[in-house]
Amino acid sequence: MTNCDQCITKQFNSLGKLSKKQLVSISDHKSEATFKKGETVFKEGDNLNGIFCVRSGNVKLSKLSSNGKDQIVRFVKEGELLGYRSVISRRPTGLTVTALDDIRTCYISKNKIFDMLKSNPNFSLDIFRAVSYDLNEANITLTNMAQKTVRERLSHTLIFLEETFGVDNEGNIKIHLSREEIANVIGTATESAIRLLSEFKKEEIIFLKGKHIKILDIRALKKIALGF
Amino acid sequence: MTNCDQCITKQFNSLGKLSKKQLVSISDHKSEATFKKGETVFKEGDNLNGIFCVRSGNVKLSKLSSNGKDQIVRFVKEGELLGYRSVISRRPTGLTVTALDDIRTCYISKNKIFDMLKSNPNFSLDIFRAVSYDLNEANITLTNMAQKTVRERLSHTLIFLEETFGVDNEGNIKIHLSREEIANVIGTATESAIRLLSEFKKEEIIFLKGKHIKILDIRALKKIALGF
DNA sequence: ATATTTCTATGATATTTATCACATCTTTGC
DNA sequence: GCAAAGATGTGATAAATATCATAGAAATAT
Repeated sequence: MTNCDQCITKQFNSLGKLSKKQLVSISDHKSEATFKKGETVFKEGDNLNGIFCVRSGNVKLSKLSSNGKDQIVRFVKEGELLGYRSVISRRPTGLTVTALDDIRTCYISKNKIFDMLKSNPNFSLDIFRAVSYDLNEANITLTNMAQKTVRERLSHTLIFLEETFGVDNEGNIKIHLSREEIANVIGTATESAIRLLSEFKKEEIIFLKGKHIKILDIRALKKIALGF
Repeated sequence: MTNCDQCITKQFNSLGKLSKKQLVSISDHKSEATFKKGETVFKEGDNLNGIFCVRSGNVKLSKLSSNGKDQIVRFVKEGELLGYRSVISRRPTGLTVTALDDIRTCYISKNKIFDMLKSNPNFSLDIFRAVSYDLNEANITLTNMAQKTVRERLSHTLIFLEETFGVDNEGNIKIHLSREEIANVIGTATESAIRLLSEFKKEEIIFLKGKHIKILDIRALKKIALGF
């Protein structure tokens, strides 16, 4: 059984605000779970009894629209927490979490979280900040969705993916999404996403081979994303 | 000077979780401010030193897009708080708040808020729930923006406005937005919003006279909003 | 190894939405 | 009351995007 006190991922989330003693207490009560690529961690509408800490791998958070299409709302990577909004506000989750690769998670029960919230104001404040941060990001994304064209949103998304997940030693963005998933991030038809990616390739703004994407001309992308 | 303890609006926000003693303490330290229709309460990027409680009137929360257009992200009405996200997470606000009619507000300083957060867990939890609620709503709106057509979003918005602000004794929605503001809610060109409203009028789905809007066929609107 | 399914790509076309241009109606200030 | 400014309405057209159809490429199963 791994020990939260020694887990490096805690520095990326609110658990880092806990005392050594509190971390040990959590370690003793947590459980671990792995999910294979494509598996669902939890589903929109679920009532959660604890939060997940992503120890390795990446996940997508999505919402089903009334037209039957998934909208990918955001990504969460290694080191971040999942489900705290739902657990603390005692409401069903609004988002479905799906593994983008094989992932390892730790699961901390509701009771433990409420213990920590009561006894550690720094932890409470940090969790509050996390939700606030998410809200601000959601408002930015909402505005982009409402005001930008699909082409602008695709540019923005490619830049975001590179910044968020980094690049491998060949310069390819270190996350592999299907064309459909890319379409579900920017909110367009899969064919439109494919077509625009092909255009970017033809214009030598990106390199494209299967799911490997490499940004060749970041300045051009940034210009497009801003609407020029 | 008004007294928070006797203010009916507190039942609509987290201040309702405070004790009588705490409310009196807030009353003694708050200030009051009024804003005329169209005036700005605070602006995107401002560092806030306190939160506002809307005592009467309605406001819009908006965000400037890189194309120069405002996106209206949400509305806040009488009885709700403004700026708590920014104050508690000690970050600049992400949204601009503008009065939609002549409004009265109370202003409570940062220090008082932090005192209450420290001493009253019910208040902290309720504030957390408020941000969580906003986040969930933002995710829903984001998904609608990404997945629905302008026509669908307009239908959805009209239903939302009626549910949120109610109707007067003639059945008109009790908020008066310009066509440009309606366009800025749904994220489209002003002309497109005008055109679609005219179509709904012609189809006898709504009654339309200047800024007075009355929903005539709610079933039809709901059908359109869902994409049928 | 091959069959089957899923994913990616692209053309043709329809639909939606934005843009520009201009007319009319309303409000506001004097 | 009237002029000016701003808001609303509508047509014509262009641009963006969705949809449908189909084919080839890649992944997966047996």
